[in-house]
Amino acid sequence: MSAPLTRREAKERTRKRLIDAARELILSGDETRVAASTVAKRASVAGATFYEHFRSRDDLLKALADDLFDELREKLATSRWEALAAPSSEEKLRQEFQTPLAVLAANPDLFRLALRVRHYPSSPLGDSSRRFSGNTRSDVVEELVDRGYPHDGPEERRRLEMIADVHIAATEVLALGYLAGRYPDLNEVVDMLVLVTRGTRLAREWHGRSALELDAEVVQARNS
Amino acid sequence: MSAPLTRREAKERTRKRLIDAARELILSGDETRVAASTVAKRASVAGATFYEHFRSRDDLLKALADDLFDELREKLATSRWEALAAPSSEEKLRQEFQTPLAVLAANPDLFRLALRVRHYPSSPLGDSSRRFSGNTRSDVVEELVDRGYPHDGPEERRRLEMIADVHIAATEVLALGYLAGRYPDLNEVVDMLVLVTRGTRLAREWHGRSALELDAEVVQARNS
DNA sequence: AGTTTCGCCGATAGTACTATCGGCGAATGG
DNA sequence: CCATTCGCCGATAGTACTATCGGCGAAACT
Repeated sequence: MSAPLTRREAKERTRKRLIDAARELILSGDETRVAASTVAKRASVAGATFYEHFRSRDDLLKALADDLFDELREKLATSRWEALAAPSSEEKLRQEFQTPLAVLAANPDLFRLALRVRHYPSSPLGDSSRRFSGNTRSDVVEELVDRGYPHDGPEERRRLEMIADVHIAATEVLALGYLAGRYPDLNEVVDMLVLVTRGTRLAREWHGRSALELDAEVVQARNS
Repeated sequence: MSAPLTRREAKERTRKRLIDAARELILSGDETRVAASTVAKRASVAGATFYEHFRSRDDLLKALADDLFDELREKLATSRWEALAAPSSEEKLRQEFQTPLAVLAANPDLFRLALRVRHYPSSPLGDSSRRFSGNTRSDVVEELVDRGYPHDGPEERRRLEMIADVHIAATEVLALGYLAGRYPDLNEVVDMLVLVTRGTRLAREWHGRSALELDAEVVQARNS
């Protein structure tokens, strides 16, 4: 039946069991449910064995968080790749929202974990989560640069970060609404996100002028 | 010195002490630091006394959460009132973002508490927090209706909710960036939020047409 | 084969917290 | 003035969890 296991194999197998158990627990509830003893029980090993693999409870949580958020970031990163394949530049823009939305909608537990933990300074997952957020922002800023947004100097750089933050926040909040059943049509959600870019895109011509001036210009253009 | 206290006075005084202690604890750390014993110690009463005033730890947390979020909502609600006083319609719009931003920036602990707790289903604060979020969305939808956004039928109503969600999320994420020191100029933040409305405002003319069509129209108008 | 290593485990000391109980003493009410 | 109420408290039972220790038995080494 079971081939004789080498020590290395056996140990890695047990470690994986523990991590898998912890993953299930953290995704189905919150971190407070992930106790060393609970994880061990769910992995069908003795409580003491837990500490053969992890120095402490927090040690496991950190390792787990890195795993989970790397996974999510990787999935989200495919959006750029997929968007490049789109025919028109309009479709490309839509795709750049559609894929992240689909990823979040397909991994609600992981998505919610990220949201939950983001603002908990004391959580062992907090660091990992905030690193993830920062990376996501950088990724989106890169997207914007590729789309031709100006990015010279700290001022323009900062504005790009603001735009990225807004795009991410809008995507997340609408994804959440979708998951809650409030916005059942993902196409409509994408439409809305595209509209948001129509606003933030005006920042491209921000050179020293205030938003009010810009706005007046645009309104005039539309009325003409 | 101290006048003789009636029983009622004494009891209310102690209760207030407990709530104040809990408030300090929850705002300076996270809920996990708010234990019945810790609160009692900080309020300088015996552990047993805690249970003379609250049935359980969760009982206190719920009462506290209602207090805190009601307080925050009330502060945010003043924004509409203040915005009405603005001279031009442009200034009015800016004010409608400026005041909430100022409120969030002035109450970072309370703001962060709301963010933290929002996605914790198991937290006793969760319910109260989500009620708060829902109310805030309703408030903003009302604002949009006042500003002339169409609101007949469930479709338009839903779109208003989406816009409100986006405006709130954008405000929150930029306020967070301000608190983190990333966006030190609140005026610039308001400018960006106004730009966002330039995008979402296009949804006013959504009547059955796709965002893509609308967009093409606007781009043409701007280029002409 | 004999010896060492090591992955696992049962038991348990230690910690932190919740919630209750019986009682003390001062305010309350006749 | 006496009996009662009640706000407060010290002590403590009960619960849940972390982390460690000594030891067992099978793999690894020689």
